[in-house]
Amino acid sequence: MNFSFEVSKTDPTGARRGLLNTPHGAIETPVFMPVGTAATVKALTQEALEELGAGIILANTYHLYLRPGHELVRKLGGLHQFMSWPRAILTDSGGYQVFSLSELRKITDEGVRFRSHLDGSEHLLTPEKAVEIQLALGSDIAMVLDECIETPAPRDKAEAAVNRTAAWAKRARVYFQECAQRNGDLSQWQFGIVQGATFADLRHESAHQLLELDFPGYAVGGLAVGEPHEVTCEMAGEVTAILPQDRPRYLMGVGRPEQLADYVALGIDMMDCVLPTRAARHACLYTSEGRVLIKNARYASDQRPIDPHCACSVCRRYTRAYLRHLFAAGEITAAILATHHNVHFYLDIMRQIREAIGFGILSKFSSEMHARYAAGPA
RNA sequence: GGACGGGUGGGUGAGUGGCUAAAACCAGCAGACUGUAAAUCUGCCGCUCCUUGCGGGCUACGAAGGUUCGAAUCCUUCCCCGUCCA
Repeated sequence: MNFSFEVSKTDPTGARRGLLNTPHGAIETPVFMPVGTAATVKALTQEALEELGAGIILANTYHLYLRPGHELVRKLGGLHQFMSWPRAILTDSGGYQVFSLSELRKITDEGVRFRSHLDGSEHLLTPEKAVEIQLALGSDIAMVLDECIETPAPRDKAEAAVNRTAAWAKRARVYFQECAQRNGDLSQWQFGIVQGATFADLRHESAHQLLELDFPGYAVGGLAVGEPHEVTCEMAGEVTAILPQDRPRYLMGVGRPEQLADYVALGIDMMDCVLPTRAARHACLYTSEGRVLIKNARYASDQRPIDPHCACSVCRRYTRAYLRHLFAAGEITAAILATHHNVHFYLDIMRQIREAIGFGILSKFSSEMHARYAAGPA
């Protein structure tokens, strides 16, 4: 087996430092995974991602199924080869699109019927189909199809989503293992996803349902979709307390820079979020001193780098005034430079977090981050 | 010299008697963004006053006069700009 996960160190908070081995490289955890939905982290080349030190990125089942199509990707040698990315890839199942494209889909026990946002065509995504697509893509880690709902949500809706997610997880697990037996060794790990909205007992129930299926890793889903940060933490904590120590825990879709350490402190090993890349394209830059909304007039003649304490190639070379100009002019380079910086910033936070765990001082790091972000930019 | 067409808020440009401080877009200013339908979306965008309200006052559709209860809109003169003719 090409996969393994080892926890090497823990922090008094409960944070863990570890190593996730995949067929496409070893990844130090806790890790932040930049999001590359359509087989590209928007505005970054794979060369840039390698330079930034990204060890694993996300891609999306639903989007790649619609375009260019998973069979084409399979034919072209799989997603790694297709996009020329030698490191690890985790594919999300399309479960998030159940939430984000709620007006274009209908859920049944069988699966999710989507009307394509691209051309209006109808597609049925079942738990089995999601497995099949991700096997064709050849990602290192595949997520099961789940039902992600908004928070706050009424209890009966949350309960229904938990049960459907469990039923789908079971089908996905069975189908995945059938494929594994048929094809011999599959170089892919499959993760289950815990749901339960903001109800602690539902979160427990969901976690226990998934544990029966013996996944090599577990995700906490359906959080940071409307509830306050404290509730996100509370729910994540309820789940990590139950999950096995020896398997990676992935908190899906988080978070803000100052929140990352909080999640890690709850025993989370993996996170992903569109925030650094999307905010970058929208002229929001993250720095060690807080957010910089670079389009603001106050930066028009600011000769400083985006972040004076940042070592990224953008901060070493370009000024705030120049970045602001590029955004004002609508130049593509604005998105490229801003994304580069923000991804560097996120990955650097994770380096600092891993280091802090090593020294057993994560909570200090966490409160410093919150203080800086509360203060705002200089 | 003549014939048309036109001059509207920072820009482009709708509006041809009241619902118009004046559409829409751009620019400008500010904000949002958490497993990406997002290089997207939202708010403000004449000046001013306050008891901040679908509030009051003032100024404004080339200029000046006029008609009208009421004018960016109708009339007169003038000034500009464009196209064509001589």
